[in-house]
Formats: sequence, C-alpha cells, structure tokens
Amino acid sequence: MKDVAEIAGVSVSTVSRVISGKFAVEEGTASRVRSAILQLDYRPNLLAWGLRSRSGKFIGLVIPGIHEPFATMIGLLEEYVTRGGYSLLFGNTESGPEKENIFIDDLISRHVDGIVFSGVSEKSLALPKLAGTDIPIVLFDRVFNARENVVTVALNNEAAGRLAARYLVGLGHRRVATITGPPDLNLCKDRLHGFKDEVSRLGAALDERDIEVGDFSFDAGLKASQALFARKSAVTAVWAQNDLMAIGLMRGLASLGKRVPRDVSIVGADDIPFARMTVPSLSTVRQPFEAMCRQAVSSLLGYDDLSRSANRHFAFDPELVRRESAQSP
Amino acid sequence: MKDVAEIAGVSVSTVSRVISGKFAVEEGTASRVRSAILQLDYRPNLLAWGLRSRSGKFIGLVIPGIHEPFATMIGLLEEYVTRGGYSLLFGNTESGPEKENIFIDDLISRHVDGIVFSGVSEKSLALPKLAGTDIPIVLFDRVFNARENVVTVALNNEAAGRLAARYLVGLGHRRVATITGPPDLNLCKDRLHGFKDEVSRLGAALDERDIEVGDFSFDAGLKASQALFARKSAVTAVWAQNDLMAIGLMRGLASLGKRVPRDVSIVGADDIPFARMTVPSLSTVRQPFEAMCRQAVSSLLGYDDLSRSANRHFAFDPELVRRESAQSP
DNA sequence: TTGTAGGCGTTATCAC
DNA sequence: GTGATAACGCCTACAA
Repeated sequence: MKDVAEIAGVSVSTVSRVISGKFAVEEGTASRVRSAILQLDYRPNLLAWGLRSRSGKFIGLVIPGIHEPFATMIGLLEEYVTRGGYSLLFGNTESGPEKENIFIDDLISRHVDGIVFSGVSEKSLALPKLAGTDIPIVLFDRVFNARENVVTVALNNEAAGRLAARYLVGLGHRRVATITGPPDLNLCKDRLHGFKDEVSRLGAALDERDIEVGDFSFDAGLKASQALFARKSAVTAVWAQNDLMAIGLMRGLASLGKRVPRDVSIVGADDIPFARMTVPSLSTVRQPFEAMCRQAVSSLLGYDDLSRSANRHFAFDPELVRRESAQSP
Repeated sequence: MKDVAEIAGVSVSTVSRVISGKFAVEEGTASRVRSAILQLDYRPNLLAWGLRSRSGKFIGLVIPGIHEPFATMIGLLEEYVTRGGYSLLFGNTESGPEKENIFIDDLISRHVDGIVFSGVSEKSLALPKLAGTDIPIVLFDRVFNARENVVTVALNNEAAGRLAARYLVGLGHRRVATITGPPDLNLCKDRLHGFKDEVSRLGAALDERDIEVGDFSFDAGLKASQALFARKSAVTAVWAQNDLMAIGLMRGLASLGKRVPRDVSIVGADDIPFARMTVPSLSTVRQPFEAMCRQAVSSLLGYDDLSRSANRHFAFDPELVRRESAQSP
C-alpha cells in the first residue's frame, strides 16, 4: 500500500480511502491510485485489516465428522458464508475433546466472527469456554440449555419421529422397530419419544426389545440387522434415526436374504444425497438442511438483533420423502 | 498481552518470550507470567502474529465440489493440516471461475502458507495468478504443465485403467464398455488410454460406441445405463472412471431389470465410503487418498526443499478392491 | 536475564 | 480533499 501511494504520488491514507470507497476522493487522484493498484497487482492484507478491526472475517465450523450429512452441511455453509463476504474455517472434532479444544482456541485466537457448533456429545468442554467470549454462536442440531443467549437451529425432532410413525403405521404395519442414535443426544431422545408415542397412539406395537441403540454409523445399521432379524421376527418395518444406519440395515438385510421392501420396510432420516442412489432407493424423513444452514449463517451475521429478541430458537419441520424402501406389508 | 505483563510485573517482551519458549527466562518470572496468563485467560492474537511473521498459518483448499471423493479429501487434509499446526481454509469452486477467482484472491490476502488445488477444469484462471506469488502450490489429481516448479500429487491414472482392464478381462469378459469423466481432464484421457490399451492387448473388445462420456456424477452413470443397455447389448462388463458413476450405472441397471453382477459386471474407481454400502457392494480401483493427502500436506510444509529437488511429481499406484459387483460372465 | 523501541499493513483522527 | 500520525498486538534487534 505504501508502494501504491508512492507510485500514485499520494499518501497511504488516500489510497485507503480509494479502496474503501467510503470517503470523498477527487476523481483524478482516485484513478491514479487505481492504476497504481493494477500496476503493482496490489492486494489488501486481511491480516492487518483484521488486526485493526478486531475481526478475522471468518466463520468457524465445528462438526463431529465429515461423513454425511455433515459433508452436505459444509458445502451449504461455505456457500452462504462466502456469499456474506466471510471465509469458512472448519474443524473436525471426531477425534475427541482435545482436538475440539485446540480448534476452539484457534478460532478465538483468529478472531472469528461467529461459530456454527455441532459437537459430538452434548457435554462439550468448549461451550463454557466460548461463553466467556463475545463470539456469536449457533448450535446446530444440538440443543443445550447451558447458555441462555445462544441461538439454536435444529430439526423438530419429535415431529420427525411422529412423521415416520404415521407413514409406517399408515402403510399398514402393526409391528415396528427402530434404531436410535447415541442416547446421550437430546435429539435422539426426542425422535424416539415422538416415534414411540405416535406408534402407540395409532394402535401399533413397538416392543422395547425392538429398539436398537446405534451411533449413526453404517456399521450400527449392519449390527442392528443382526439383532433384529437374525432370528424370526414379527417386525415388518423399521425406522432408523438417520440414513446411514438405514442403509446399513438394508445392506445387512440383503446379506440375510431378506428383501426390502417386500419382507421389511425401511425408512431413514436426513435425506442424504446417497438416499436416492441405493437399490431400493431409500424413503426418508428429510431434514431441510438448506434452509437450516441459511438460517444459521444469517443468525450469525445479524447476531446482535437476535440476542435481543426473544426468538432465538429455530425449529424446522421435517418432510417425508417417499421412495422405494417402504410399502404396505 | 500488555495486561498480562502488568499483572506479572514484567515487560511485554518477557511475556512474549515465555510464550514462545525459545528464549531463556528465569523460572520465577516465567511462572508469574504463566499464572497471569491463566488468570486473564489470555490468548495470543493470531492476526497480529501473522501480520508480523507474514504467515496466516493456514493452508487453502480449492476443490470443485463437496461430493465424494472430495468430502473424504477435506477430512483427511484437515487432519494433516491441523496436525502440522495450521488451519484449513476451504472453498468450493463448483459454481464457476468467478467464485474460484474470489476465493484465490482471499487466500492471497490472508497470506496462506500453501494451497492444495484441484480445479474443475484444467484451464483455470487461478494458476497464472498464483504463479506471480510465492505461495507453495500442490496440484491434486490434476496435472498441468503450465508451471514448472509446481508440485503434483496424483494417481497413476494409466495404471488404474490397466488394472481395471486386467481384472475384468481376467474374469473372462470378452466385450467390455467404459464410462469416462470429462474429456478435457487429462486424468480421464490417461485412464481411458490405459484401459483401452490393456483391453486390446489382452485380446478383448472395447467398441468405440461402448465408450460413454460422463461427468463423474451419479446421473451420468444413470444416463449411461440407458445408452449402453436400453437395447440388447453384448457387453458383459463396464468400468466407470469413478464410483459415483458406477453407482448410477448399477441403479439404472436395476431399473432396467438387469442384475449385477449376474448379467453385467461393474467396477468403479476411487473407493469412496459408499462403495462398500451398496447392494451389491462395489468392486473398485482404489485411490490411496490417505497417502496422497499426507503427501500433499508434507510437500506444502517442506516446500522449499522440494522446489530444489528434481522429484516434484508424486504418482500413486491404484489398488484393486474386490467386492460383489463383478464376477465371471 | 530483562526492558525499550520500532515496524509489520491497516484505518481512524486530526489537522490543514 | 488530502496528509501526517497513532494505534491494533505481536516479535525481535539492540541495549542495559
């Protein structure tokens, strides 16, 4: 910038003003400055800019893995974040709390302007630490009650459970099973509660022994297929709390010689890109990730307004996607 | 930091020295400083640090999408990058060259310490621009000859084609087909050449009309299933140049009533996580992404050594993964 | 071993 | 409308 000023024969302040465009500069000098910028291929130094303005101009993203649906989330968030003129700094905390800790410290040190947080477990060490700072946070898909002034973006999980139940029982299934995610996650409890309640409300049966506990992985679905169907079973339909487990279940059922959906109907949750690619394609309870990510980013960018408003919790309604993996028994 | 110095009763330089640990500091003062740091919950400002050291302490990643296998790449690179004490700044250039341009400018402005580049097309506008800077670059999976001193990490693509051919023909297939990626990408040409050459060398047939041109997407595979098998065909095996197209092909074949592998054998490339999840599971030519990403990062971190050495191009050998989607005809 | 001073590239505040 | 100057938080000669 000093060089630019020299070439254009003006002071650095004038150069700064031309660049920002927020102040009046005579057209003649302005164009001299512009051509000097071009000539030198000058680029502003965001580090220096950030130092002065106390803003790194980026958004941090904390997620517990790169598998779906997180990969989709990363893509969506990146789009909205860059569109807002920020950059995405992302960290995978799958490997444990130490990594999470390091990453959060890094985000603070870099003066991020906001964080989208979706931790592995709900008892994360990071949130209390973040509470000490003034960094805007959005909790994605995880609902805590630790911090009062935190913004929350999540699926209406109970409704998701009810939707799956209504679909399956409506199809005519009388005896259903389910595979849950990690039980320490509130969202799993909510989904299970909605599912359970709606199933019994509609007069169908969900035996306690037909509730398998998984961890949202393909292998958990595989294992559940054994637990549920290795012996003869009266269950004709299963809801898995995410697509990956549903796909694992389908895969396991194929190995067991059971046909989907003829012998067993399956419904997943999320609607990851892969759901339409399987054979049979997977019916699922869709999470509107696009709207959710958009909301997360816009909450971050207009954070102050929100923190003063009462409405800081955004619950999105799930949507049923009918494909091939479920039918009437 | 000023505050820390005040509390500890020392000067800022002493605090700096304690933090860096590179200089001798008396144990007494050092511990006073440390407790002051703890007391104030002080965190160094990476923006200021970067301004002085002219290093943002991060690595940029430019990729043409978040679908597989890029999602896996992101995860792997993030791991190696953070392990080296850097952060990952990533941008998806799927939406076009303007976005790529903006992102690259941002990376330069942020003083990234290196860039892993995997563009959509090989005629990217970004490379020439980057050539003007001294930022270390690693070209991932894309081979250009634009820049002499660029580091390259890629699969041995011709070998991948040969491997697929040997496997399929070895199984007994006499008439094979293939689906390629975008023809303007060198890697696709290389894969095709290897496949073609090896097929004919082994005395099997690959008709020109049985070479479908795709774009690495699921839908391209779907379309190819129509083009190849909607009418009666003598082809009994297909190699798709990536897994996503192979999965699309399987999906299309199922809709056509053809069974895999009984009627048609299929082999993919990449070995994305989903390859083992499909029914039937997908046999494929594996790209050793882990080793490739590790190499990319370590090339970036030790760039200077490499730029002086002759060996700046790393080609990794593919590996055959036998699963269920291919068998003898 | 420790302190002082200057500068990294910006922008904001004051003069002119 | 424009220029000098201070300050953001850090590091590093150089001095003490």
